[in-house]
Amino acid sequence: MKNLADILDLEGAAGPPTERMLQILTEACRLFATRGFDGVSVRDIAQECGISKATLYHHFPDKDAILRPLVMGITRSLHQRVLGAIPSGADPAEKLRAFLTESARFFEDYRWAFIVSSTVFWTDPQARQRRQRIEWRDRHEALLRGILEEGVRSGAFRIADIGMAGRLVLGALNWMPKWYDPKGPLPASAIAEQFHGMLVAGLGAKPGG
Amino acid sequence: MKNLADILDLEGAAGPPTERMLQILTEACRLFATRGFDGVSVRDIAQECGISKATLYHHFPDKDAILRPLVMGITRSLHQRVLGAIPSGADPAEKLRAFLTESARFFEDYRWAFIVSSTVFWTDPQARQRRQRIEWRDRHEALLRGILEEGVRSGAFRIADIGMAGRLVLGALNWMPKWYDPKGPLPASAIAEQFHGMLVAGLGAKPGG
DNA sequence: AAAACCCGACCGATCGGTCGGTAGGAGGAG
DNA sequence: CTCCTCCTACCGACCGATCGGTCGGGTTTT
Repeated sequence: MKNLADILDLEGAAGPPTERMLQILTEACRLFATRGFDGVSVRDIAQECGISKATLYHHFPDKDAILRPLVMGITRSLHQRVLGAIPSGADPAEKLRAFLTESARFFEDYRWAFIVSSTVFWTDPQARQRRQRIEWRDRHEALLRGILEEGVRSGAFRIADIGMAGRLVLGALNWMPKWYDPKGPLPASAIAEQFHGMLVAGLGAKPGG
Repeated sequence: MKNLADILDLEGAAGPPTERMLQILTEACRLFATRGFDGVSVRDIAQECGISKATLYHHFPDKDAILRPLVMGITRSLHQRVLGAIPSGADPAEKLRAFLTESARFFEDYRWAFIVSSTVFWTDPQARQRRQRIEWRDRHEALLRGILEEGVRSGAFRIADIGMAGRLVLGALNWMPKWYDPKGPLPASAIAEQFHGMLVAGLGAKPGG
């Protein structure tokens, strides 16, 4: 797990987060990922950090303020990082590979936060910050669709429905947290590499193969 | 939504569930799916059913007893139904199509329960019933792997890693609940059909196409 | 001394769950 | 027919525990 501070979205924060704030966010993130937002009490988080609940509330105004930077930050950072990892001059298949492998690397670096973000997404009662998050997600999906469209135009891909193909790709990717074992033999990026191969070539044996 | 009673797993129940029990399970299922198990109080469920909380506890011993038949029933029924829908004599590609489309139809029939099952799966603290559910899930995954292996043997499929291919297929399928709109233009089975086409043929344009 | 950090104790609200008791239909006895 | 009993479904009120959040005051750092 890389440094969580790199991806947090502190919004109205005055400066960079303190050590204590980072500790709280890190522990809370892990707990939220394994037991869900409602399944974790503020007392649990404080205890895991070795501080009192009152102290936790000295650093964060309320429970939502712990969740927000995680979820918002992940959604934004994933898009920005994947966007930056796609080689501009490459052919579409190569771009798709970069999309998949960089997403996997990001997932590997920030696994807990990634899980929190994807599970909280649709159970979240907060409609206000929801819109902002959906904007980043839409931008991310548009990035993938752009790659696929470019492939269709260049003749590299043959796709009937771009949106459907995008959902296929994202489904395979977003389902990874449910079964991926960080102690397993393959790093996430290698798995994404395999996914890329199967997605582009298909599972069916070609006549010319 | 088909009749929920067809898929419930009542375990030690004396007879078929009463109307009231079905109502409670149906309303609870919808609430669990939209707000999560911990996000729904027993009072919420009772109110949605137009009864008092005490009455709800007359029909169910505790909150877990409402969740259990839903989650266990879905996991078991999905496998049994998909298993029964796969034509024994057909070629592997056709079997894979049946696997995908029947899964989609099941999801369409029992959408809320399907969502509850997939979200609760890994946040569930109950280890006892967890094992039984995992057995059904493993059986389901083995069914898919069997189809893929048969395809590789017959030469219909060319797959490097069966397990990885299975996760690719299940990922695309299990991610559907997150974006599928029942009021949308396409039924879930048609979407599964498209997925099947893309998965087998691949997104890349063939040389001979 | 000022500011940042920390804590024990407490708050009202809500949680899952229990209690004693009621309304009403079924059924047997007189 | 009436009377009594039993049973199921139902409810208002309540329980201890825990929830998110607050408060006044203590300690440490600058």
